[in-house]
Amino acid sequence: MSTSAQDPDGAEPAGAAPTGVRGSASDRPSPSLLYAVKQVELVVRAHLDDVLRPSGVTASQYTALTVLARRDGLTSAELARNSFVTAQAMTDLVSGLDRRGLISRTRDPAHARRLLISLTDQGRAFLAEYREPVRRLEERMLTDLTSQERDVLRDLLNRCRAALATQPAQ
Amino acid sequence: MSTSAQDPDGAEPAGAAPTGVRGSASDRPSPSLLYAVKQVELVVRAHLDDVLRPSGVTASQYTALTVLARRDGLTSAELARNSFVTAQAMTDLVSGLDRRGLISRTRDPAHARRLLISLTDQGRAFLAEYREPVRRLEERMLTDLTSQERDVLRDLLNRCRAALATQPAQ
DNA sequence: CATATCTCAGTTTGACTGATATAC
DNA sequence: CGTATATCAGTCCAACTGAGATAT
Repeated sequence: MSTSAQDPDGAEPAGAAPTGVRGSASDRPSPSLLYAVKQVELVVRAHLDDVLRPSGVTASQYTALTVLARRDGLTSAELARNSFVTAQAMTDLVSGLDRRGLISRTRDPAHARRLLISLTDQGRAFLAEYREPVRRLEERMLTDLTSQERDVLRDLLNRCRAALATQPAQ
Repeated sequence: MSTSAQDPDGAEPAGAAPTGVRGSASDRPSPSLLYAVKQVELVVRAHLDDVLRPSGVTASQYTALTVLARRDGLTSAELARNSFVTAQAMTDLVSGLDRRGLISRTRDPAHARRLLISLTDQGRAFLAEYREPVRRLEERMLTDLTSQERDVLRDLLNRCRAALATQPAQ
């Protein structure tokens, strides 16, 4: 889909109780932070899809590539756990990247069952090509945030993720 | 999938440069904030799926219900725009909720073409049933955040969303 | 044997595009 | 007529489950 169709009458107005200034703290069910995160991710993904569409690489595949750019030589199963999808789903995703020549898989010398995934030169070229458009997208998201606020946001998100990653639901 | 399979050797350690303390600011590509948002949303959704699985309601459907709880009488098209999906996709999602009796659709008296969506008593009961488990999930995510930090996070996320919602990509 | 990885096969879900009817 | 809504139909992709081979 395109991101050009925006609802000016959004269901969650940006100005709604941003800093908890309203009266008794339980006026009515406050828009949850789970929802706020989801909304930002939704709009980011829609934009990222727009950016990546001509390439045929999905947002999930692109994300996997950026992870590999930072930590080369992961297995598909490791990538899967990190992305909260099944190993099979990640196998499919990675196969697509392999078919496009963006990654290569080589046997782990120490563990003949493991296939270590690496970016190919083509994969690195792909990331280089999209680094700037993606950086612009991030910059747009952060337009109104100061440098300090960006650091704070990163820190808070990391702490949220860490808290949820520690344990299963109950 | 279950959230119980966690990778202790995550691709993006929570402690990685949280506040930009490292040297020259361009050591190597810093983990993008787009990625940080995505990661939190991924783990939230995995947990939310676990919570909702027994009910047969998907996380997206649940989100639509919570939106309706705050703003009753939206049309499917309005919900779609707000969720960055096509009208057809939202029709499918909403049909599911209708089949389960969680929402009802009535003609807009002023626009015979529009179907206004409302929560049924059953829909409200459903939300009531899951309010507490979902609240616990959010609480777990925010365990390490002070009340002030939670407000800051909400504010920053809202500003990110607002910045991205203003314009299409180019 | 227990565990982990990878992969094949089949299925399902959820989103998409396209087309159509209708209302404003 | 142009725009918006709803919905039917078909397609496609990305995820799932299940089963099995193989390595540690």
